[in-house]
Order: sequence, then structure tokens, then C-alpha cells
Amino acid sequence: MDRLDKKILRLLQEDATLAVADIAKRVGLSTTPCWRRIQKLEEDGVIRRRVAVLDPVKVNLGVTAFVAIRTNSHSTEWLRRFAEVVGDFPEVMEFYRMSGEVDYLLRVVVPDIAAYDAFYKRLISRIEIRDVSSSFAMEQIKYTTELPLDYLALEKEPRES
Amino acid sequence: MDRLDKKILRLLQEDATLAVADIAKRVGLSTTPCWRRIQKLEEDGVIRRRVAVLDPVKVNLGVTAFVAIRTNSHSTEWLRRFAEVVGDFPEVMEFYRMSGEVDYLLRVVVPDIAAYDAFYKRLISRIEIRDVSSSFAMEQIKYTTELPLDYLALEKEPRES
DNA sequence: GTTGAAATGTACTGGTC
DNA sequence: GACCAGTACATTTCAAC
Repeated sequence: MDRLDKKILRLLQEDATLAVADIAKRVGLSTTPCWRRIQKLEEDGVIRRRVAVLDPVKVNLGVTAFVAIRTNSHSTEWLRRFAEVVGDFPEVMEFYRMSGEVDYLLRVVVPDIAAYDAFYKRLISRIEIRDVSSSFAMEQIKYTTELPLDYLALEKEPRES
Repeated sequence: MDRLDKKILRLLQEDATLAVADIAKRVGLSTTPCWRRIQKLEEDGVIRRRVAVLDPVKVNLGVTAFVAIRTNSHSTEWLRRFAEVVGDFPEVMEFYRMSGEVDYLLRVVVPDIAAYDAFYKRLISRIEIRDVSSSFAMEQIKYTTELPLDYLALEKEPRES
């Protein structure tokens, strides 16, 4: 992974519709090696997928809720089932196991508070949870899928002398 | 927005590399009208963009932190500047204004705890914040960019008789 | 909405240096 | 890595229905 791969990733994170020839021009490469680099980044799983990002409001998903969950201590089998049940809800877009006070954190999208309530009831009916606490986002100030590539360690590049 | 648009959106949210002819086949349309629908969805801003999704671990971003922020009451101008400063950090992938206890919630990605600490110091040096509380994700169980389209209201379709 | 076709562009492969 | 060529396929636009 060198400076050029990083540039390619930056571009594709912004706009995955760019033509290979375009990308090549912008990173200062000809199309063939640029194309090969992109293939390799996909093979290596650095690029996971290319997706369309929709406007949540325009598909009737204006409300984002964060759900902090505390569970009782349970077997690993229970935890596996818990993860499966929760992850199966399409409203749950993000799901983390946390350190500290809260055991799990969910980001949930729904049209409105009533739909959140319905979601909540379905959730607790499917799995026992010790404590659930919901907070609502009033405004989404920033949402990006672009990972910051500033921390990416580069391979040493050949040097003069 | 009808049943077919919804199907198209579902497919493109999963894989934006699909050829129009493929999508057309799967939704039961021929390519021309299918292509027109996709164009319209883009014009209307339902489809915001098409992006490459990278593997965070493979670009050295294994740590996700959630940062809950409480501010003092401030002018709208101060709030504007606050939003700008915070949003400018590329490590901040999501940024919400919240209801309830916490005023703002951030999702931050960094390589490790040390980098989080450095980020934290840079953040508080750039803007005064009353209270900051960080929690770390031990595991990302689910992360998707796919919005659930189940809540999408459809236009009435023509009926027999 | 359909089909078919034409024009253009792009992806991909393989070869040269 | 650059550059050139060739094929196969995609996108895009158009015309006729």
C-alpha cells in the first residue's frame, strides 16, 4: 500500500462511479496499472463493496435513535443469539459491543417516534434485556462513509542516491 | 415512488456495480425505463452518491469511539462554529445533535487509544466544551449503509376493474 | 411502458517497450 | 511502470410501437 493506492482509495470513497481512466489521470498513472491496483485492493478486501447511499429523509427515515443496552451476564451462546436477533432488524444500522457502563450500543433508523416504539416492543419481545435506554438525534450534522486515510502506514518508496 | 423504484433502490444499496440491464431483469423491466428510473432517483436526490466502502481495520482504523458532549448554553453563532470545528475532523464520521442528557454525540474512528487521546486533545484545544465522555467499541457487530426501505410509502398502483 | 438498434464509452486482456 | 490495440460489454440516446 503506497501513496498511489491511498489516493485511489480516497477518490473511490468519494465517488465510486469514476472511470478508471479518470482515476488514473488524477493519481498520475496510466489506466492499466491503475486498474490492476484497484483489482488488488478489491481482492485484498480493502475495498469491501460499492454501494448507493440514499437520503434517509427521502425514504421516510427521518429519526435516528441510539439505544444503549445493558444485559445480564450470560453464556456465550446467549450472546451469539442476542447478536443475531438484534442484527436481524433492518432498522439497526450499527451495532457495537462496548466497554464501560453500557454493554451494547445500537444506531436505529425509523420514520418517527411511534415507529421507534413499535420497533422497541418487537425487540424486547424477542430477547430479554436488563436495561434499555434510548436517545434521539434531533439533527444529523455529519454522516459520512469516508474513512480518514491519514493514519494509513505507507510502504517505503524507493529513493534517489 | 412505486414498488419498482423500491426494488431498484434495494439492489443499488446492496451493490452499486450492478449493470442497468441486470437490475432491469431483476425488477422485471426492460433496460430503457429502468435506466430512466435510476436517473430520476438520482436527480431527485433519493440516491445521493455511489461510494466505495472500505474495511476499517485494513486501513488502520480499528478503534471506534463514541463521544458524548455536553456544552454550555451558547449563541447560535457559537453553535455554528462548534458544528464546523467538530465536523472538520476527518476522524468524526457521524455527528448528531441529541435530545436529553447529552447535547451532541460523535462517532470517531482512530487506529488506537493513543490516537484517540491525541484526537481528543486537538478537539478540546480548538473549542471549549463543558463535558466530554468517551466510550469505546470493543467490537463492531453490524455496520451497514443500507437503509431499511420497509417504511417507504408507495404510490397507489393502478388496479383492475 | 416495450423493443431494437445505433453511437459512444468503458472495462478488460494481452502485447510491446 | 507507459503505451497501444482489440474485444467484449455497458451506458446512453433515439426511433417506432
